[in-house]
Amino acid sequence: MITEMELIKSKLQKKEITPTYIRLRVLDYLEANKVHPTAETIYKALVKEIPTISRTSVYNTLNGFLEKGLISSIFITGTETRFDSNTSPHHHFFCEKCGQIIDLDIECSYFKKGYVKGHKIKELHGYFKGICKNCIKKRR
Amino acid sequence: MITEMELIKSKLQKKEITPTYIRLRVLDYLEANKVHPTAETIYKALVKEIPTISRTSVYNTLNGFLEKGLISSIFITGTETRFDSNTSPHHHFFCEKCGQIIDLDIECSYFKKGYVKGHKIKELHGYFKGICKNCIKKRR
DNA sequence: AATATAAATTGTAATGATTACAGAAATGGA
DNA sequence: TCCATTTCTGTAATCATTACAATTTATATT
Ligand SMILES: [Mn+2]
Ligand SMILES: [Mn+2]
Ligand SMILES: [Zn+2]
Ligand SMILES: [Zn+2]
Repeated sequence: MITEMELIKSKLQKKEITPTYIRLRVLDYLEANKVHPTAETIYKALVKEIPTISRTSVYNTLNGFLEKGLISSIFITGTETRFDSNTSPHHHFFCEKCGQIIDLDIECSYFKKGYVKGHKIKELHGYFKGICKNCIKKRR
Repeated sequence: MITEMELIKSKLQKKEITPTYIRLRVLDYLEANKVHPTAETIYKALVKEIPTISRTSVYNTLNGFLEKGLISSIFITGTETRFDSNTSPHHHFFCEKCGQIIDLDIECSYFKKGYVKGHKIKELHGYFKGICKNCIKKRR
């Protein structure tokens, strides 16, 4: 049987990233916490168990992952970048009440075609802002 | 007949914004330059004709306009906010070659319905990244 | 194992867009 | 003209992110 960490390790190796301890832990965090965390959130969580880890390493690691296409990033709140271990193009929903960023499994005909109004599409960046299902329920 | 500036003035008044000279000029700039400029771009352009204008005033003015719903803002390039005098929800195309941000007149069925997967939609934020029509033509 | 070399990590300083804030200037009514 | 209010300016502060040099760790070679 394959352990959790061995799976993470093979994902790094598949993208030709040397699987160092920090890289394993950062990717593991992203896979285990699919809430689109910030670099700071990841740092704060990891520094509890790896007291010597530096913020810079978290940033460097995340940027390395981005370059290799192992993760993706989104900018929604207006202040900080958020990271996502899901690299397949997908939409998000940002709840203005609870601050949650929810993955949306919806499709986009333009993206599927690869072109919009003559422009060649490479990336899709889409999110809706509003009030999430849960917060609607709470408010009545 | 109504002059250009009188039209701008009435747009401010309609949103209950005192039409000061700076506000008139900032809104006029946005209406005349529909290329989604940054605060810095607007400042650099205006300071040529209004040497006493401050960067802070440009920022304050733009933030005031945003609060009143007179303009909208988008975050695409990853570094700076861009401003748009068009407040109706619309998509954008960001060309990775020439850096242009192009308005897209396309529709979104989810936004029209007002809901996605049970979440209430208030705002639409969508852009595609790729190579624009013009840059495709140039490259061959 | 010891050494040399390269890669990874750290800590601090710098960057750059944006905001905070206090003082100066302009505006408008009494 | 005087006073109160709003607007505008200039500078300092903020905060996420990056640059960079120094240190540590890993890898290859003798
Ligand atoms: Mn996601
Ligand atoms: Mn636009
Ligand atoms: Zn919510
Ligand atoms: Zn282009």
